[in-house]
Amino acid sequence: VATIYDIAKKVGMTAATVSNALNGKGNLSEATRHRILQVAQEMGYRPNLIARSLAQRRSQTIALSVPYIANPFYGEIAATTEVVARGYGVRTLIVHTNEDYPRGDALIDDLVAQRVEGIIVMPGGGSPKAIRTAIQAGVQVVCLEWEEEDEIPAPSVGIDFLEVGRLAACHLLELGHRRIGLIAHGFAKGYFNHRLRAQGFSEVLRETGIEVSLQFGKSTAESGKKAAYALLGLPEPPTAIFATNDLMAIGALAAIWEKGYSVPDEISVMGFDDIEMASFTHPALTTIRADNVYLVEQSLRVLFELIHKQEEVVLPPLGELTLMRRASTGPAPS
Amino acid sequence: VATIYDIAKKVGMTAATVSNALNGKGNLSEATRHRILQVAQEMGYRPNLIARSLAQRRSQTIALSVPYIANPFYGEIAATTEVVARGYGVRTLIVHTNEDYPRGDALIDDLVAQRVEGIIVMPGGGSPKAIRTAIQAGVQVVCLEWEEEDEIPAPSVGIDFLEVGRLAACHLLELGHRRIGLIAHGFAKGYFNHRLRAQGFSEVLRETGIEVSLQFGKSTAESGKKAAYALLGLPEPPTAIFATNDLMAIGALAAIWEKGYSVPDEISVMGFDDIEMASFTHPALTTIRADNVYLVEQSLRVLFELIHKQEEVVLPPLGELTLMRRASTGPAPS
DNA sequence: CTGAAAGCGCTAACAA
DNA sequence: TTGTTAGCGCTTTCAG
Repeated sequence: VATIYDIAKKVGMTAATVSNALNGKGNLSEATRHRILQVAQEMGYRPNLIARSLAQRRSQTIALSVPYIANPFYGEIAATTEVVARGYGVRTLIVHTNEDYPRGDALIDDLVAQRVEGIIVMPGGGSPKAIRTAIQAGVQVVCLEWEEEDEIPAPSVGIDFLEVGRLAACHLLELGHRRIGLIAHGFAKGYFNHRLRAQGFSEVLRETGIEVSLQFGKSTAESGKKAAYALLGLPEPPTAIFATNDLMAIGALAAIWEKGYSVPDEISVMGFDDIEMASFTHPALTTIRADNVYLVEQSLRVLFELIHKQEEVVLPPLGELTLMRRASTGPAPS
Repeated sequence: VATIYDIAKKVGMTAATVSNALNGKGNLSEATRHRILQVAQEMGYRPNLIARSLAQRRSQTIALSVPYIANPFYGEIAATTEVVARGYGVRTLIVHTNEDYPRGDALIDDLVAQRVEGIIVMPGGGSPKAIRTAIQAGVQVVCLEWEEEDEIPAPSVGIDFLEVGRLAACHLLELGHRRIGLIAHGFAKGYFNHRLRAQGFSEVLRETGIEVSLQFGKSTAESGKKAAYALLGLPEPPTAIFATNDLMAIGALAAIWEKGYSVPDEISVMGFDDIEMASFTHPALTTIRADNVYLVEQSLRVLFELIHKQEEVVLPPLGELTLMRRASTGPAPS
């Protein structure tokens, strides 16, 4: 835990010089620079990033806030965020509310106290109020995949969630399904976009005169399973189920197998997100994929433009959606 | 972005007093304390944690380093670490090498530069060399679930990986299997404990005169699937497969279905970790569960004892293992 | 009950 | 090519 003073003393020079040497700034003779580097090495010098951040008034750090990091959907996003941010020479703090929505406020607050330079917030990763406070405190924020009844509290990059539902509905309709179930995340704070997924889905079906049976879940496989059980217990159980995320769809698959139905011959199932696991269920899960890499890249681009006070930040177009047609959906049984 | 000076000026007092008021230290009159708090509020004061850390020489932060955060196994561990650490009043930095083992060195280095007070390192989250350097730099480290040929570079809490393999072998033996396949993570740096899982497994079987067919994977479902394909292509394909983690086991399930075999009637499959998904595969995956909450709690306890220079830190006993007997394993076909 | 002073480890002009 | 000086925002004795 040597400081630049320690090494300055040792080489008989001043701290400023050492600092310059260490950072490749100023013009020092190759000789002294070399000497300094070597001594630093010998003394096991480690820069103190805390001191540096204070002096520079830049933490070189951004944060990503999500609801729950053990959810692989967010895990995948966290991983790509970290990589892309590193490309910008910046560290990423990964934080989550642990599904405890109100805690998002404290979380965001703490991030501004830590003086992160920007925050990417996903729905459920912080309340609009907390976000507005953060922005007032001078921290840049961009909302990723948000959707709100009111205005979204910061520049936002995302997808068309209504379209997600519509795509799903059309797919099932094309396959001839008429009795259709829907599993959606309960319309709680921070999950408004699930509502839109459900809405797009229902609307398309209603136009065809189909009334969907709705059950609520909580974005986990467990809850999806429970919801599916409820659907299967109906007097006229659905021949197709759409869950507003893959985890719940996977739970639904489990319920269906347990009840002895076969997928997709008797019941079709589809989800949304295309998490890694979706390719490995039995049968492989039909789902809708958003281009998350694109979304992360764009939100980071926007965030950095904001941070560097670009005159005009242009928000990217909505991310594309792809139907990943796999084996869990098939023609409606006759 | 007001500082304590700004608010000191406003209330006509000195920064020290404001600091005390804000932190509930010293003895101020209730009146001024109240006044200060109020003004702070009005000015939208946010403490600067960077400055505080520098002054206190304590970052109040620890880190958890894992190979890949999008892997739900690590996601679950990260989530519980964060919760438990918060109980100690400390923030957790979640970092991963992104499967790029050599990067672990730079990662750990950066953490010491950030002056985290301690690091929990999981296998693949950092090299022994990097860990030793960190310790020399004064950062406490505890290794979680490690296993090495050489000495583990820091106090360690974990489980008996040989026993994992043995348990799996016994389970399959009891079910009458004799042609048995094994999918193990390639014996690369940072994955030595997979080797032990495999070894425990093979040893038990060898004692019974059974030679296992081994295929290597890379801890992903995709790689597990590929490995299983290889196993199934054997002249005498196995009637049971053990994969050294659940993700690979899930990949194996997918391969087996694709090839048209049925589980468990024709082929049994089991894994290790008991990730959330293991309960939702079809059929539900038999696996072995380590008590990760216990392990995380203990490693954090040890870490904090180290940080606070407890005279004698006692390492906890190895974590318990539980066979989670589910539907993916059954009697060997006759 | 409040203030003065020093310092945490580093950076950033500006001089010399 | 190197040194001086000031300061980042906060904490922490120790006085008053």
